[in-house]
Amino acid sequence: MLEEANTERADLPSDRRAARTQATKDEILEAAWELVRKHGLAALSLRELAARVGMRAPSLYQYFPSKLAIYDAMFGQASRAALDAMNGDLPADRHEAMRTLAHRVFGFATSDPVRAQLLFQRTIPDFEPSPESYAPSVEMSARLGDVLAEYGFDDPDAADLWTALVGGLIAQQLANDPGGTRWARLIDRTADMFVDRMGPRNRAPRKKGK
Amino acid sequence: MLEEANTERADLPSDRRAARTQATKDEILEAAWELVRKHGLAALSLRELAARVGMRAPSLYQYFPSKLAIYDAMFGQASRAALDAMNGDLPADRHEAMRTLAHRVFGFATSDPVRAQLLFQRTIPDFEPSPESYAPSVEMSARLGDVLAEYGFDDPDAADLWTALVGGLIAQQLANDPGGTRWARLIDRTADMFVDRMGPRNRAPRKKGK
DNA sequence: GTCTATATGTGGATAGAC
DNA sequence: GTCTATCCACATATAGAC
Repeated sequence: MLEEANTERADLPSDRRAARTQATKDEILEAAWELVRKHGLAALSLRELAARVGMRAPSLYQYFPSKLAIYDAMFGQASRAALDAMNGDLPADRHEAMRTLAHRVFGFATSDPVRAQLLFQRTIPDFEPSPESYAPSVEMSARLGDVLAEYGFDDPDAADLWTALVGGLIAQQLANDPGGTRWARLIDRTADMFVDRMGPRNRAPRKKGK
Repeated sequence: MLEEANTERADLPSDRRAARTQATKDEILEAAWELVRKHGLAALSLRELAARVGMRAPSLYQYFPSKLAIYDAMFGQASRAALDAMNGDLPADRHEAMRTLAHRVFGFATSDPVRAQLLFQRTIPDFEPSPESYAPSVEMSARLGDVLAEYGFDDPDAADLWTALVGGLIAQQLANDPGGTRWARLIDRTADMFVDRMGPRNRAPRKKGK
């Protein structure tokens, strides 16, 4: 009964090994981000990735079971970063709050286009994020719902309209003026437009006729 | 490739050959659309494409110099189709006109997701549309500017805001509810919101404070 | 335990036979 | 104009060296 179980105290070799394995995985992911930023999201090559961390391609399979698993881990990192970027206190004023929120999401997305592409577009064949990697995105949706409710946006379509507005600004900025400010300048006006249309006082004002 | 300008007389063998070549190119492109609709835009395989038109892969190079050239020809077809979809008379009423325009673009984009992906997202590594294939898209932008001016939207940001709004609705619909109507239902409200905010009477009404 | 060597299958692309 | 044969890069899987 005195055999040393491998799953006990800290400082056991197995724990150190796990930590080292995790460190290597992080190093691989960091190199993967550099490569996709350089060559594009779909152009990730395992050979080139392995070379960048001083390995041969097959050795990567000791850390990730497939190329799609690497994309999934990257998705998880991006998803968590998006959630972090969205968090933080918001001004009490409704207009200022939604402006601030829009700027946070816009800034996060445009600061790293390939990360945004991985998160918000489904462009890699056969890739679908695992539930674990997707969880922060789900929490983001819930967070948005909380914020909208807190500021009095009780229209059930408010969240969908908001994501369309902010996502539209981001997509146009990335596609047609990467690195510029052509759509960034429209953030405040768009947020105000949303608040004025969907806010508690001015619910659903439509055109006069009809 | 618009090499149909052989500048000779009609009915010459070279013309008949050119016509037949063009017919084969069209057949290849039609098969390519079927494949990308089936397997995804990035998963187009020349071998499978050739088999679908009764050839071997190398024979495709008699009609297109590369795989990217096939994507480019597809982009040209999609671009022309988008321009056609946008055309047509519009109601005199400003609200109705912008609603109609939004529905046309939205319907075009959501009716064929891979076509929209090829047109509006830059997802294929190293692919950039040629000036010839891109020309209809340029004309579309000009057309939008004409329409906005005609209906009195003289704010220089009106076109950029409009593309962001409509593009945002389309992107969300395709990404999060393909085949559904979750964002389609928001088109009229979004168009009205745009008109009320950017129209001649109500230019740039911002929040009261500040 | 960690990596390399090797093998398989698929991809785009080219050369040359017919 | 289409084919066969081939090349090179790729992801992937397995066996075995250390």
